Amino acid sequence: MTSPSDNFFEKVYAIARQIPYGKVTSYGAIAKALGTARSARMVGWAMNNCHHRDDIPAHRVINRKGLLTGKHHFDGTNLMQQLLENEGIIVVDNQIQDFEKVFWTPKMDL
DNA sequence: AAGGTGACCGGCC
DNA sequence: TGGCCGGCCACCT
Repeated sequence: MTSPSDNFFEKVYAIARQIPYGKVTSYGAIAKALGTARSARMVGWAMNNCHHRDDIPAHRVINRKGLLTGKHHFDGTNLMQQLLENEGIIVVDNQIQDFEKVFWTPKMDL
């Protein structure tokens, strides 16, 4: 549990948890916040593991294009979209509307 | 130990 | 933003 890799995951979770209501961010943004911009894919992997936690609003984490790429990994097929719309975010065809408006830049507030 | 995979990103057309 | 390609890096079998 105290492995270096787990620490990486913890960092991702820490930021994901800090995503404000009604806002979204991209994997790359989180990766950059962690200082590992090139490992953006690992952020996705961390999210995959986040399924064993219910404190991580993974539905607020999307790719840079504003597409709900990870919706496929959620329970249902449109669960992710439902959650986002529930927060006031408009989603059409797995695509975030007003992406720039709802975009939130993660910060290292640790 | 080696290879394959992936919820990505950036650049180019 | 649309699509394609290459790179990157940790995780899994």
